[in-house]
Amino acid sequence: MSLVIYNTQTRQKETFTPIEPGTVKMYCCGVTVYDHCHLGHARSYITWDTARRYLIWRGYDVQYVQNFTDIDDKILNRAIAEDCTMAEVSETYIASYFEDLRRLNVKDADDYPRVTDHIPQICDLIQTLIDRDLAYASGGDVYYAVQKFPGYGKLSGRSEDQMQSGASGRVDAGSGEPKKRHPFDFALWKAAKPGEPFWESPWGQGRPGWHIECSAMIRSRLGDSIDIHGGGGDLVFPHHENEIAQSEGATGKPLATYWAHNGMVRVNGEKMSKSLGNFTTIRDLLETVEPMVIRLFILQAQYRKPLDFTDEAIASATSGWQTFNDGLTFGDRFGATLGWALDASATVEPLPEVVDKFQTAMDDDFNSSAALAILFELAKDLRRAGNLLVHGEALTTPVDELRHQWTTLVELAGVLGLVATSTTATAGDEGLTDAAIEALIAQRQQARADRNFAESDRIRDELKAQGITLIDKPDGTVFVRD
RNA sequence: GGGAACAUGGCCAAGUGGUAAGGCAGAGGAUUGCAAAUCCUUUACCCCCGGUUCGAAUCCGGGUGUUCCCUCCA
Repeated sequence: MSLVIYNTQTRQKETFTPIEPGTVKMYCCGVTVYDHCHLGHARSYITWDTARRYLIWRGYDVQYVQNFTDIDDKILNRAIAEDCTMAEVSETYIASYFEDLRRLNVKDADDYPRVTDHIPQICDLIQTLIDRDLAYASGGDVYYAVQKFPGYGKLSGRSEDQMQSGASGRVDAGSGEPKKRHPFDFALWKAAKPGEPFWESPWGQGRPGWHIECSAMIRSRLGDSIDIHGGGGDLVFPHHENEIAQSEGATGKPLATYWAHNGMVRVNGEKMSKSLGNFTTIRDLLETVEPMVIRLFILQAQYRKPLDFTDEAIASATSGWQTFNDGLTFGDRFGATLGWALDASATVEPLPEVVDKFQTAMDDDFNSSAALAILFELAKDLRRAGNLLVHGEALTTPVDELRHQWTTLVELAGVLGLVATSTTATAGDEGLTDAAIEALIAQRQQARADRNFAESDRIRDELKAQGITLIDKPDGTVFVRD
C-alpha cells in the first residue's frame, strides 16, 4: 500500500514518493499576522497538522515549516491605526495564533520563520533573479518579469493569453503602476514611501513584496526543493504560482513535488473571509464550542471540498464528539473495573485489521472522513459497552476485545489529533458530593414508593440540571455525572 | 469574460466499474410510574439527458446548478 496525494499541479492523485527516502520536507503558508485567526485558518492548519501527524505515524521523518508573514500593508495599516509599530502588531497576533491553534491541538511546527528575519536571504534571491534576467529594478521597486519564466501558470492552469483575455479590463487599466513593464509582473521589492518602515537593500530602502518571503524562507530552511507545499486553495493563484516562478527561476529546480490545497470554509454559501467580514474567529467559537468539536467538524469533511459552517453542523459535530469521546474515555472510566492494568496498556496491540483499514483510508489523499467512519465504529462499540456497564447489564463483547478496541481507538484518533476531553468533573468541584446525591436518590426512592411522582421527578430534574443523570435499574438507582 | 472544481437520503459526508461507509437528526419496539437515560431494529435507485459496457453514483459527451481563483485572503 502506498500513500497517494492529490497534486494541484497535475489535477490528479499521485503516489507519494519523497525526494529523500524516509524524509518529508513540508511547508505550509502561514498567516499574515494582523488579526486573530478565524475558522478558515483553523481548517487549513488542522488539515496540514493532520497530514503531518499521519506522515509521522507512517514512519516518515517529517520536517514541517510554517511561516509568519510579519511585513505587510495590512500590518502596517493596523500599526498606524493603533499608533504602534508593525513589530508590536505582529507579536500580538503571533501570540494569538499560538494560543488559538494550540487549543485545537495543532502541533507546533518544527520552525516558524518570519519575514523580518530573512531580509538578507530575500535580497539574495531577488538579486539572483535579476542576474538571471527574470527580474528588473524600476524606480526603487523590483519586479518579476513574468513573461521571461516559461512555466508561469503551470500550477493554476492558465496561460498568458487566457489571463490576458480574461483580465476584463482590470489589468490594462494599469495606470496605477507605471513602473511595471508588463501588467502581470509582480513586485519582489517595494520602495518605502516616506514615513514607512523600511529595510536597506541594493535597490534602496523598502520592503519585500508579498510572495518572495515564502520562496526565500523555504530555501533557507528546507532547501531548493521540498516534498509537499500546502496552503489554502485561495493561494494557488497568484501566491503559489509566483512562488514557483521565484524559486524555480532562481534555482532551476522544482520547488515542490506535491502542491496540496485545502478547500474553503463557507458561510451561507459564501467563502469565509476577512474582506467579506463573515468570519468567526477561533477564539470566539471556542467560547461556546469545545476544541475537539471543531477538529471533528473539520476532519469529517474531505479537506479539498468546501465546508459549510452552520449552527446545525456544529451541533451535529458536538453530538458526534460526545459519542467519540465516550469511546476515547472508556478505558479511563472502566479499565480499573474490568481489571486492566492501565499502566501496562502499551503492551496491548492495536487491532491489525482496523489499523489496516484506517491506513487504507488515510493513504487515499488523507481521507479523514473515511478514517473517522472506521473509528466511529470502535467508539460506538465502546460507548455501548460503557453504557451497559453503567446500567449493570451484561457485556456483549469480550473484555479483552474491548481493551484492544480501546487501545486502537486512542492510538488512531491521536493520529488525527483527536484526544479525549478530560472527564474531570470530579465530585465536590462546586456540585454535590456523592453522599448528597445518594441522599437525594433515597428521598426520590421514597417518593416513588409513595407514588409521589411529582416529587420524584422534581428531584430527578434538579439533579439533571446539575449535570447528574439518574439511571433506574431493577435493583436500585445509580447516577452518572456528565 | 477567462481558469479550476464540485453536485450522493431530512442535514453533513465517504464511496471513482459489480447490487450505496460513517456522523447528526427521525421512526418503531424494549425497558420504565413516566422519561430527554439505556438497549434492539429501521430510513437513498446517487442533479437532468444521451453514450460506452454483461454491468456505472463511479467512464465519455451535452445540459442545469453551486463554489473557488483571476484584487488582500487559509
